[in-house]
Amino acid sequence: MWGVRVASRALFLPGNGAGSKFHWKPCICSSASKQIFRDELVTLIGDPSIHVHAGGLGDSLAARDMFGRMADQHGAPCVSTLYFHAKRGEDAQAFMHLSRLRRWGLKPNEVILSALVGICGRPNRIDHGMGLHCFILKQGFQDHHFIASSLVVMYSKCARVDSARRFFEERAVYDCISWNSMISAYLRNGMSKEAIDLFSDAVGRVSDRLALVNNFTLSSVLKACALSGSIRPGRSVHGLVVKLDFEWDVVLAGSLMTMYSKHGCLGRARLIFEKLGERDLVAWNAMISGYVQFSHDEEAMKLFQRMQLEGFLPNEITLTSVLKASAGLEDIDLGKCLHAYVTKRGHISDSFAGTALVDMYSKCSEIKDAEHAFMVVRGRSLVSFNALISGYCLMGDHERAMLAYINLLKQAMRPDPLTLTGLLCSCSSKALGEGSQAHCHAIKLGFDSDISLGILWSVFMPSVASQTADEFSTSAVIKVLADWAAAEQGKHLHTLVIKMGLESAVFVATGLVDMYCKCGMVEDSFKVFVSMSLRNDVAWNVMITGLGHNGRCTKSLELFHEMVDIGVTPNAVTFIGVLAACNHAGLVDEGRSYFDLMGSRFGISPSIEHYTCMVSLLARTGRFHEAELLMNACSSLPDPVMWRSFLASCRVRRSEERPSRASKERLLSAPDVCSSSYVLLSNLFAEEGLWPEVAEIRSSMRELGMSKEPGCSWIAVRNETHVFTAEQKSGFPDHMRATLFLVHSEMRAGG
DNA sequence: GTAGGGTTAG
Repeated sequence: MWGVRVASRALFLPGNGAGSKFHWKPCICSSASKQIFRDELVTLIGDPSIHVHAGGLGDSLAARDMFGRMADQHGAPCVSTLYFHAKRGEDAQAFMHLSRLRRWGLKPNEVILSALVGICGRPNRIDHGMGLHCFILKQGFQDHHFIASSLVVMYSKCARVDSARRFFEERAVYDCISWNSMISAYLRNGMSKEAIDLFSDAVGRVSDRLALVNNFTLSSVLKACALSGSIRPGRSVHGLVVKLDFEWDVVLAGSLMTMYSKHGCLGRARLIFEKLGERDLVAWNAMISGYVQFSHDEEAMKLFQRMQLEGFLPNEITLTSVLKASAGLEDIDLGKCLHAYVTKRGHISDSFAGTALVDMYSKCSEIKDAEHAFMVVRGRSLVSFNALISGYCLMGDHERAMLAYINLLKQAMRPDPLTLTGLLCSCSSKALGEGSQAHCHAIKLGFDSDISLGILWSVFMPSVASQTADEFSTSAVIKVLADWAAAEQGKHLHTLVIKMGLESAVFVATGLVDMYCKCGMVEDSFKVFVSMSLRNDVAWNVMITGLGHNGRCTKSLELFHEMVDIGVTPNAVTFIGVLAACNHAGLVDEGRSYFDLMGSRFGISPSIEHYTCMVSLLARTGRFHEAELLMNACSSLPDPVMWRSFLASCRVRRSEERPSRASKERLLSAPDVCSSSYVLLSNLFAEEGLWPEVAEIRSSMRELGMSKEPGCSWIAVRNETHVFTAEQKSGFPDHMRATLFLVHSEMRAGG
């Protein structure tokens, strides 16, 4: 065999020493035998430049690996080879080798068996794993510590927690390591409650805790506590850490920090962090991610800087966290810097960092950059796809969201509720923002609602059948139907909601309240609202706003008082609803007092929306001067929506008093004026007979290439969408024309 | 053979 006489306990492998073809590295040899080996080698190879040094354990493994290969080449199977195949995860070769060994009548020992069991920790290898388990039982190796823990880990990695537990229970003795393996088996499969129960049961029973509990145990249990709904178990494990004198352990400090920060106790986590004598990178990462998870993005960035000042090099995990922080801050410049840094450090294809980049760019509305980051990610996960789809959802790009979804299905991935939520949100016209005009446009062209709703259902219904629809994806669908005012489909969905048992989920119920209001079915909406067992502020806001929009202003204001009386604190959105209701009913004095109440009693400073409501209310009731004062008071920047609303209100009023010319001109000085501002102004001038001004406005519109988008409204009845434009006189189906006639005459009669 | 830190929505 290679002409080398191998002394007992010594093995050789070729090294890569410079200048020597035969640089051999002997291993597992004492320094006394070192000289003998050197002499032997020099004689054998005839190279006096050979370096010989005593190797450590790593070298010994490598030497055994080499020895195995040499033996293999000479036709004799070697048990060591099996070990190395297993260690390298070369499972196919390992099992081939195992059968060869058996033909030679050789048996793997405990160490090799445990390594073999280690490579069966994949669902597709479970059969081999169970075969090994049988062999282990036959050989009576089941109580061997290495083997026992490997089997527990193997079953847990194959998602067979029950098998792991059964094996664990059947063993004659408890040992600390396999007990730890069982705890982490539960954790691996998302069963943190079982992990905690197993721990506390045994700790309660065993008198000598130290025999069973080590630092590994505690850090696993702390991880389970981090995921628990209550902080209580975490606190008592912290007590145990102190009692068993493990406070010096940096890993446990990290586990404690994570446990506290996951429960929002960032101060406690920070205390542990600051008291830590020697911090490592994981500790920094834990603290930074704790802040990021609770949106303390600035604090996270401060720590990120401090860690670098203290000489720590951020890794891909650090970068993932700070990218999330930059997304939260919507700080595109910071995000781009971090992008460059991620690239420089070679983490650009990391699935987590890459996905964080996708998310950051989508949140900063840079969808092209998000797409690019997505393309570069290696091993795109479902989360990567979800981040991209959510990005498209933010942009309202339903088509691309759909393409990404199809792509995901092609990769044989299974969409989760989050995928559906993103996809379904992308159908929503609200997601279109300014582009909601595009949505109206699509409706006017007469293609779309059916197509879009068709897509919507074809995505949603399979998830209902497979029971993967949850409250979030369902509320996303409700939101879309609300935006489309699709009444029939909405009612259908309501029955589905009841069948799925989701009617008490607060997001779903609130969505239903909103949907019925938007479809004009305010009674149905109120019924859902009343049936809600749990109402948060959003639910109240939706109902108050919805009542106002449907002309039920008194009821809306009553509800506001009820909300305050039972102790739910109104917020800025509540007051938009309240003021809108006052505006709708022309209740100018009430509006004024609610506007004042908002600041004086609830400490809410009015936003542009509140001002817009008030201005509109004042103008509609002819109090132009007051309205103009308020407009000038509210902000230095002219807001086009507010000015438009003001001037439109002036038109409604048709009073003798006219808005000042300055007000009109100010409208066009606002940033991002749109065609409707021009049209409004031209109408105002026309009513006053100021024809030169009208002509001037029309010509500047032509110069700017603006054309008037007629506003429209629609309602979906019996799967058919009916579109109306302002002042439309014809094109209605007969039954609608009759109803319209009726409504019209009633309105006349009512003045 | 057993530990701690990361990404997606509402």
